[in-house]
Amino acid sequence: MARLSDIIEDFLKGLIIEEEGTVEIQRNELANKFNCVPSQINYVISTRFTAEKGYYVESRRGGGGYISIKRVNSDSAGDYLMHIITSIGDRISQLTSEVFINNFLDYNIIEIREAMIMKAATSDKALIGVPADKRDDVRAAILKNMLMSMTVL
Amino acid sequence: MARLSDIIEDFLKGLIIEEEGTVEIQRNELANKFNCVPSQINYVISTRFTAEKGYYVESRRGGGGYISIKRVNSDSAGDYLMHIITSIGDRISQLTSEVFINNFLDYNIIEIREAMIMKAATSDKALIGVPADKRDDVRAAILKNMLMSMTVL
DNA sequence: ACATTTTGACTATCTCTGACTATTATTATA
DNA sequence: TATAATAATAGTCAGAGATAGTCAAAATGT
Repeated sequence: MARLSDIIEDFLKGLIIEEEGTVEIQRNELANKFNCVPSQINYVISTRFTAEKGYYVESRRGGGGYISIKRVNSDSAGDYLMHIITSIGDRISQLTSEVFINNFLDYNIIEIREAMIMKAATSDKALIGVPADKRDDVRAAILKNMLMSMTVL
Repeated sequence: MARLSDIIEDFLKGLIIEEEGTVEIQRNELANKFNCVPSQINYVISTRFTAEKGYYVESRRGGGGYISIKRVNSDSAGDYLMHIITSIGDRISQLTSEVFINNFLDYNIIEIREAMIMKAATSDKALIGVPADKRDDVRAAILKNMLMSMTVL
């Protein structure tokens, strides 16, 4: 466990926990802190903070450049979503659905545009072609499906 | 750390919101305010206020010269969407729907997460509760509804 | 032996700067 | 008044500076 990469990994994960899910660093600065070449930071990120492991990485070069790492699933947001998904029964009304969606917005799990899409997809207007007695069933399925897609990214 | 360009960008966007869609500045004055060379203003404008991002820029040199930036209510995207919406018939298969959604992604009209939500909402999996012979009708209605919601924001 | 980690040379991208150019308005002059 | 000179702006572009990315070789670990 004396590997530098592991140490850097732990350091970043610690920051991510502190910052509640996200961290932004400067590659050179971090390399300097750990006395290694900058490209080692890339190595750590590409081996430890992959999408499969639930991280989303963004970066920018040039003056004021940065690397940001976000923890996407597994934890908080993903767990919360999975919890919600299982708590949604087999049927849901348009109103209840909107309440849920507004909650996701409040919890910063989705963006405003994403919320609008979800509401549009689960509105009675969109489901007009579904027999009224089946509508809430279909709505629940659509909502759950959309939420499931959010647990991945 | 925060790039000057970003700071100037935010400043201008703030003004645009205040002034409800348009702002007029003098290049030298603004450069002076942010302690940079005037050409940096051009840099900010050419990288952040492009037509693709929904802005229309006009300017004039000479005494009393100015640069004006207008938020051109991304009607281009909105128009394109409306056009697509009307071109979608009353029925659409999951595959065709995905092709459309991928196109929106390519045209930068929606984000990757938004695309995922849309695909989830229009998948056969989500519409399992809809009688097979009605499924493509419902899918078309849902897709159109989601797209409509994108035209306003 | 094979896999993983570390390193560094080279590349790519973004930002900032300044010298030079272009355009428009104003003032002076014929 | 028409024209020329001057002042006041904005535009362009290439180079310098500041970061981050890539990839393969060397080192190290198992």
